[in-house]
Amino acid sequence: MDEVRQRDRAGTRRRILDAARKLFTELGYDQVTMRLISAEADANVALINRYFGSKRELFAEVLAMQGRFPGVLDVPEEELPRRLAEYVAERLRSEQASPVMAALIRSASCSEIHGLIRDRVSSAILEPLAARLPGPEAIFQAAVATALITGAGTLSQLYGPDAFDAPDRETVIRRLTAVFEACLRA
Amino acid sequence: MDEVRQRDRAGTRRRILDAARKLFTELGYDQVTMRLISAEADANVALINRYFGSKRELFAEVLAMQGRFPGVLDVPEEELPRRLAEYVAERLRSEQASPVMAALIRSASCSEIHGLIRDRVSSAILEPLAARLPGPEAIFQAAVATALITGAGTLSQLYGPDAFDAPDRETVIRRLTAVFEACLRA
DNA sequence: TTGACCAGTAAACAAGCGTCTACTAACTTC
DNA sequence: GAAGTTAGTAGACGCTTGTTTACTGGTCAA
Repeated sequence: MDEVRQRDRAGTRRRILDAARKLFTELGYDQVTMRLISAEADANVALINRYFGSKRELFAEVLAMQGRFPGVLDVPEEELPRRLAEYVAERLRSEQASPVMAALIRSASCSEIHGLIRDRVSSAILEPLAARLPGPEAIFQAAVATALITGAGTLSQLYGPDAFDAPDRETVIRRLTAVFEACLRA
Repeated sequence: MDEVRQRDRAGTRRRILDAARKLFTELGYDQVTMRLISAEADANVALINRYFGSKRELFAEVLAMQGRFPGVLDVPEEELPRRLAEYVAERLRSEQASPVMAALIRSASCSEIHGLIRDRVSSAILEPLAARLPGPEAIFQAAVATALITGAGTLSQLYGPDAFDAPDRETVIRRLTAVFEACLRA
């Protein structure tokens, strides 16, 4: 009993970061407590502030380590609507499809990190998507698509997986593709 | 000094309810504290629990007093997409277009009221909208439209009014109408 | 006028939060 | 092997939260 713990600065830091990423993704910023993170990471609470400064800075680092809307936008232009549709369909089907956006959606109500969230949404989705669209309404079109994506996340969280007695997957994707085409069409 | 307050049970109750509705709408469930409500209502904190039981029950009563997606769905079927588009356009333009959904969107992350929110979204938007659509995919189509509506609310809250250098209002509504048509089309 | 009732009040309650300080003990360096 | 550095720990700090208790004092029927 009373095992002596190894001293491993880098490892402990990473455990904390991983635990924070997992919990923020599942629960959102203000539902996650420092003690919850420390328990999940099996590390002392004080170490979180020692290594990351504050809860807010830890959250910022979690955001920074996320890829930017991973891979979804990296397809030829004509496949973009279907690619987005597949992404949203996946988010509607499984409760926890993509950790990238989940933390953002569930944390938007907390004014403490309002700026962090906004910057992240801009740089991860809104701007790269708008950059791929021609014409002066690109930003607005990208915003509509982003609204659909985040809204799907919200509904998915609210109702759980497979809540809408969805038809087969291909029908779902076909419908969503049509909607995204309407968003992105010049 | 030390004005003696009138005894007015019904009036005080209504002041609290109005203050709660305003604050929940602006800030969301967990950003609103009992003391904030009591200050806004100019009533003692203890009276809130006396009249409503708990914060949660007060929130439930605020939800119950809201009309169900006021008037938006009460148009002929062919005007429905444009009507929804106008609604979303209004939400994107002014930060606080509709108080009905705002509280819901900003409160979805709080598990304490998860059930309340879900029931409210179902009865206020999802089900009445689905009821107006034909075919076996009505629920799913309504869900996509709902996702767009709530997502627009989230983005509006995140970026503030007029954030997307939107074209003129008519163009915005035309684009959104096309998207909703893609959602609702058989 | 008196006494029951009850709207309104102030203060405290326990629990939870993020953060910080004082300390222990394991490594490293000379 | 002694000294210094530092990872890890335990616990308290100050604050905020929703909720509750004990009390004050108007109101109104008898």
